[in-house]
Amino acid sequence: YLSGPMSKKVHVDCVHCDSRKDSLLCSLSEEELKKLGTAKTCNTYKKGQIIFHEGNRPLGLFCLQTGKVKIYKTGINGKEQIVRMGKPGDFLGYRALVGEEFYSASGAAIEDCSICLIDKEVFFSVLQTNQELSWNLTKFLCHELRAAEDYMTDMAQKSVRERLAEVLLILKQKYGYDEADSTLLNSTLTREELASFVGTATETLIRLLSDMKKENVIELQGRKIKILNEQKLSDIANLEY
Amino acid sequence: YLSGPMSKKVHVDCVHCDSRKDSLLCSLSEEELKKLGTAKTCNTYKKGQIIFHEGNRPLGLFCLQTGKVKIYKTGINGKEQIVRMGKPGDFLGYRALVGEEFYSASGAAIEDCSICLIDKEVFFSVLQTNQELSWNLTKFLCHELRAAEDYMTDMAQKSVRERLAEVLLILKQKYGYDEADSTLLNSTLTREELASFVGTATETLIRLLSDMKKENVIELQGRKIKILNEQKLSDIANLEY
DNA sequence: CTTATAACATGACATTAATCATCATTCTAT
DNA sequence: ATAGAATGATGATTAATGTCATGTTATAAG
Repeated sequence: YLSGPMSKKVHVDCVHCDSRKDSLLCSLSEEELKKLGTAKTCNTYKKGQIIFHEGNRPLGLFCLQTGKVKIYKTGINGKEQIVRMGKPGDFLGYRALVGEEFYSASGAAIEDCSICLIDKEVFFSVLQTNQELSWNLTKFLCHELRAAEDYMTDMAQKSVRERLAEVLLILKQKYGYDEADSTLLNSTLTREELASFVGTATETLIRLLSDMKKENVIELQGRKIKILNEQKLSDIANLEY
Repeated sequence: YLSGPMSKKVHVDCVHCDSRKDSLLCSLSEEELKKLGTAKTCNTYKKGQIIFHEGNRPLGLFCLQTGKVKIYKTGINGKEQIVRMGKPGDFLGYRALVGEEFYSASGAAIEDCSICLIDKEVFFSVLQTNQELSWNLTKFLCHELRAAEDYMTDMAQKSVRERLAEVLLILKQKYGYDEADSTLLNSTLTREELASFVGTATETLIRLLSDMKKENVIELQGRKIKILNEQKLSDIANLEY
C-alpha cells in the first residue's frame, strides 16, 4: 500500500454503493452508474484534512461515502463560518461545479472520511442525458436556497441562544443519535466549530451551553452533547412563528 | 376600463418585451416566447401591494416588467427580513415554483409595477423542451445560493455598520444612480425597509446613516440617499478579505 | 390646502454579546 | 508516559446594538 497524506482505497462501484441509495443519484440506471464509475477516484481523508479549498476550480463532484464533513466560508480575519454539514450520501462542491464558478467555500473532514470524486465531464454528460437527474438537481438547489434564506433570516433576527438551539436540532436531524444512547448527539464538533456554525464567539457559545446544561435541556460529556429535552430545545429555538 | 384593486393592462407580447432581453428568457425562440405569451396575464400593482404571499401555492412565474419589488420573509413577531430586491427583467417566485413548494417568502411592490404571470404548466413545458433555458436556470440558482451563503456569512460576522455599507452598494449595483444626478441612489426604500434588509432595528439604522452623513460618505435627501464616496463605502463594507 | 398618518430622528437606558485574561482540561505526537 | 498544544471553561470588562420614549418632519388622502 501507498503511504502519504492520502491513501487510495479500492472500493465497491457506484452500483452497489450504500451511500448512493438516498442521494440525488438514486434514480440513475445501472449503465449510467457504471459510466460514472469509470471516471471516479476514491480517497480517504483523515480528520481535519481539507477536501476542497475556497477559490479553487472544481474538477468534479465529491460524493461522501462515509464520515462527516463541514462546508465553511472564510470571513473576516480568517474567521470561519460553517454554512452546511455533510453526511454519507451527500454531494460536496456541487454549487461551484454546477454554477461553473470557483469554490466559494471550503470542505474539510471532521472525522475520517471516504469520498469519491466523479469526473466533471462525465458527470455533466450524464446530467445532460438524464432529465430526471437534471430536474432533481434543480429542485435540490431550490431547497438549499430556501434553507439558506431561512437561516439568513434567523441570523438576522434571532439571538445567539435561539440559534444555538436551532443548530443542535439541525445536527440531530442530520446525524441522529448514538445507537447505544438514544439522547447522545452523533456529532463531534468542537466548541469552536459549533460557534462558527451558530455564528458567535467561542466563549459565548460555551457559556450558553453551560446555561442549557443548568436548565437540564442538555448534558455535556466532553465534546459530546446529550439532548435531554428536545421539546424545550425546540421552544428555545423559536422554530414556529 | 376596469376599476378595482388591480387594473388589467393590455401590453406588448414577450417577443418585444424590453425587460426580457437581459433575463433568463433571453435565449428563447420566437415560437417559445409566443407559447409563453398565450398563457400569461399581466397586471399592474400599486406601491405597497403584495404580489405573492408566504405560504401560498405558486401558480406561475412572475416576470417583473417595470418597477421595483422586495422579496421578504416574515420572522419572529412578524418582523420582516428582506432577502432580495427585484428590478425589471427579474423573475419572482421562481424558487417555490421550481422547487415545487409553497412560497417561503412574500413579494411586494415598493413602487408601482407591471408584472406578468406566466402559467406554471406552460413554463414547465417550455423548460422541459429547452435545454439551454433549463441549464441557465440551474446555473442561476447556483449563483443565488452563493449570494445567500455569502450574505449569511456577513450576517454572522459583520457589524451592522459594515452590512449597511454593503446593502447600499448592493442597491447601487441593482438599481444604479439617478439619470439626472450621478450620485443619487435609485432606490426609495424606507428606513424601516432598509433596516429589514440590513437586519437591524430601524433606530440603529437611522443612527448609522447619520454617522455616515457626518463622515461625508453619504448625503440624505429625505428618503433618497446620495453616495458621495463610493470607495470609502466599499472600505467600510469590508468586501475584500 | 390641510389634516391625519406614517416615517424619520434622537436621547436615555437596558441588554446582549464580544473581547481580554486566566486557568483547567483534554488530546496528540513523540 | 509525558510534554506541548489545542480545547474548554469562567470572570471582568467593554463595545455594540436593541428598546422605549418623545418630538419632528414628510407623505398621502380627502
